[in-house]
Parts: sequence; C-alpha cells; structure tokens
Amino acid sequence: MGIQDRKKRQLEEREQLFLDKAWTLIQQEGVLNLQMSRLAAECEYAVGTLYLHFSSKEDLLVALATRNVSDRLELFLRAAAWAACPRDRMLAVVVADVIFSQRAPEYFRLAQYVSTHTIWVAASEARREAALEASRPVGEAVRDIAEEAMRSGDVASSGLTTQEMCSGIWAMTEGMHSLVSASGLLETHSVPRPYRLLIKHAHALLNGLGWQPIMPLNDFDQQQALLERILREVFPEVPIAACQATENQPGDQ
Amino acid sequence: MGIQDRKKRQLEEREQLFLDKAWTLIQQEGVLNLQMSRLAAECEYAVGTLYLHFSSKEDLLVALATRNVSDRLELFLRAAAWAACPRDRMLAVVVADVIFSQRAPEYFRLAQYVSTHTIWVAASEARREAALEASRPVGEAVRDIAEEAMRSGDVASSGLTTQEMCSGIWAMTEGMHSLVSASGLLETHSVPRPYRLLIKHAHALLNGLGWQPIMPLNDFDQQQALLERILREVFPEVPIAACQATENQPGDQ
DNA sequence: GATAAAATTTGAATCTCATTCATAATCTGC
DNA sequence: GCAGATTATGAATGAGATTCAAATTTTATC
Repeated sequence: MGIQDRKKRQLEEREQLFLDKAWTLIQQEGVLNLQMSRLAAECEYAVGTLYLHFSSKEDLLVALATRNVSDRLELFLRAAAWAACPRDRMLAVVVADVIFSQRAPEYFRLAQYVSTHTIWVAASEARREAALEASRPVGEAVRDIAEEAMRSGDVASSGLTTQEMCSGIWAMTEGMHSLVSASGLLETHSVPRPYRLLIKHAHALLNGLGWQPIMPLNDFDQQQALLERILREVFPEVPIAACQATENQPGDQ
Repeated sequence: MGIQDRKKRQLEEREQLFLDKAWTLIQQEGVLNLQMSRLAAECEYAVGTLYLHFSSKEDLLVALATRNVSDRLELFLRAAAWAACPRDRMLAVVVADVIFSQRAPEYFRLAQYVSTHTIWVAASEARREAALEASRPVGEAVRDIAEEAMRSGDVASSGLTTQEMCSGIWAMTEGMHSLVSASGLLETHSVPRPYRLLIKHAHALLNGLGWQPIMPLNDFDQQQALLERILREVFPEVPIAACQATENQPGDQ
C-alpha cells in the first residue's frame, strides 16, 4: 500500500529531523541542557509529537548515540578493508577510534553517558536492542581481521575465540577513552599523551598475544612509521601534521 | 581555638552522616532515585542544611564516590603489599579490582556515572580536586610495583615511565568494567565471562611488555593456579568456590 | 546575665523541566 | 460528505532540585 509507505517514510523523516536537531542542540549546549520542549519547538512540533517517537529523554539519547555509530563504522570499515596485514589493520582500527574521538568529542561524551547504567535502563527495551544491533557490524569488522589472522597463522588462538581475541584491545581502547574524558585524572597520575600510549600498549598487547609480525616495543621509529603509513593510506583526510596532534591531549606540554 | 575545632569536627560529622545515609539510600533504590529532600529528611535536617555541604546533587555524588575510593584502596594495598614477585602482584591488583566490582557493584555504577563528563563538570571545582587527590594513593600503590619491577630488571622501560607502564592495564581494566556494565553489549558480541578474559588479556599485555616471568598464554592450568594462589594468599575472605564465580558474569551459561 | 551583632539553620516558595492526556485536527473508507 | 479511526496538540500536572528571607542559635562585649 503506497499510502502506508509514504506515511511510514514521513514518520521516519520526522524522527531523523528530531535527531538532527537534538544533535545540533547538544553540540551547542551540551547533553545536560537538552530540553524536550525546546527541541520540539525548534522542530516546530508539539512536545507530545516528540513523545510519539521517543518514550523518554533517555530513549532519545540512546537513539542519538545509536545513529552516530554509523559514522564511526565508516572509519572502522576503512581500517578493516585496508590492504595490509591483519595486525596492521588491527592497529588501524585503534587509530580509527582515536581519530573519531578527536573528530567528534561530543559523541564520545554522549556514548559514555548513555552506556551508564542509570541512563541505559531508562531507555526503552526496543531502543536498547537497536543500539546493540548497531554495534554488531563494528564488532564483526574487527572480528574478521582476527579471523583472517588466525587462518593465516599470524596468531595462535591460545584458547580464545576470535571475538575474545579482540575484546582485550577493545576494552583497552574503551577504557582509555574513559580515562581521558575524566578530565584531570590522567594529569593527576602523570600520564600525558594518552592516545600515543594507547597505541604503544596496543602493540604490547598484540605482541603478548603472539600476533605476527611482532613490533619491537622500543623501536619508536618503526612505530611512528607505521602510524604515519596508516594516516597516509587509510585516513588521508587527516592532515599529516596532525600525526603528532592526534596523539596529544589538548593542554599537553 | 578549641571551640572552632569542635565546630569543624561537628560539621565534618554531619557531612559524613549525610554521605552515610545517601549511600544507604542509593544502595536501596539506585542513584537515579536519590532525592535531596528525602535525604535531608532521613537525616533530620532541613534541605538548606544539606546544601550548606554540597553545592548540588552532583557535588554530593562526587563526594560519595570519592569516599568509597578508600574501600577500594584497601584491597589494592593488600595486593601491592603481597610477598610475591612484582608481576604476580600486578595481577593481584587486577584481581582486587574485579573482586571489588563484584562486591560493590553499586559503587561501580556510581563511579561510572560520576566520571561522566556531564556529571563531573556539574560538581564543584573543590570536590573534583578532592576526588582526583583520593585516587592518587591508588595510582602510587600500583606504580610502586612497576618501579620495583624495573629496578629488579623484571621489565624494561621501553621508553615508558612507571606510570605509563601501568596505564595500559589500568585502561584495560577500566574499559572492561565499562563493557560489562553496558548490559547486553558483551552478550551481543559473544564475549562471555568478561573478567576471566580480562585476566587472560592482562597476562598477554604483561607478556607483551616483556614483564618477567612470562606466563605461557595457552597454559590454562598455570594461570588458574596463580589465580587460586592470589585468592588464597591475598583475599582469603573470598570463598575458594568463588574462584569460578568471580570470573563469571551473573547470567552466563 | 543582658544585649546586640554574627553565624547558622530552616523549610516554604520558586523554578525548571519531563511527561501526560483530554481535546482538536486530520485522514480513511464507504 | 460523513462516521470512525488515527494523529497531533500543548496546557496542565507532577516531581524534585535549588533558593533565600526569616527564625534560631551562638559569640562577643559590657
């Protein structure tokens, strides 16, 4: 039925409008200051209409975070599809995440806020499932890399599934984002340039898993060369000068 | 001046009373349901008095999270003071963190919620600094382990400071907590028993840093033996049967 | 121990929003 | 063109954080 289709499409369009505008408002004034009534007004709809789409404010935030995953996915897929050995691609994934965190810091705050138990459980079941579903292709892209590495003998399973193999580096990346966003924390503990460190520890972890080819941990030049190669070949839009900047926290000496 | 001292002491006592009660309420009904007016009433003080201590609700939450750090520190110090080689102690620290997360899950939620940018910036400057200051001894306990390991030649610096050496494992632990608390996420990505995995990846990372003695990654029995030794010698209050349970997520098959 | 100034405490009143729902507007099938 | 169904509306409600003028208590001085 064409009419039903159109209606569904229009509903979807309106939802996107709400999300677009919500994102704009959040970028302008932060998550804390997003007001449902204000958002509705900016979109020229009644508050009630907004609530036809989202069961609560938290529900809307989860929807927003979910939608933004696709931008992140785009970077991940480029890293995963890169014509290089699995290990280098795995590192490219970490670099992709760092680049994304620099490019859209507000997204990271949102994602962190939303994955808080407090907010998470306040969203609707359906919304939560959609969010988890959206994260699936990201995980799969990474797992494919591990799978190829295992098949080609670059890394032994050590009793781990491919997913489990990836989970360590995933946790480490995620954790570093958390530490970075708790402003002042890393400074307090004398840990400057967290993202440069993350990459180094990623090398250490991959080495520890026996993932070939091993990167000599104290060979700074080789690590730097790989990093620059990744930026040049996978993320050419990132200015070459940003190679340093990417690794620096704003405010570092 | 004795009178001033007494006044200061009483003020401090009242603050502790507020925090004690807040913690009780949060454990009963969750962070989301903590009400300032209710808290004041339970303590038999006026709301205004509560606000003489805490500039906002967020401020109170940060204070609460800060205070709870000391319980965590106690476990960390036991791990750090254990009579074992630095590497085993480092692992004991990870185990301490896992035990603590199981023992006081609500604390973890609070800590996670509070370190969110949104909440963090809503607390007073002084409160934030106190929180960072409280985390310092935890960091130092861990750093001391790395320092001893470097001094004794168990691990080479690879161009890292002792703090930087610890930051990878810190990020990984922190990240795994985040992933665990985003309920459904790890299940979606087929990663059961996250804390068992964390320990395995911790071994991998330490191996990758060249930290002696190397733990063979595929020797499950040796890893299990070390884990049990840590539980027996450092955390004897954790029932031996919990050795498995500790590693399991509730709801795992 | 009386008095006034200073410091502390109080809680009703205010204010900000998220959320609801009775009503109005619009659409659909006949 | 009309009854019934579907959508949209936004004023009203409710929950709860925060404030601040007034009340109370403490301190200092004689």
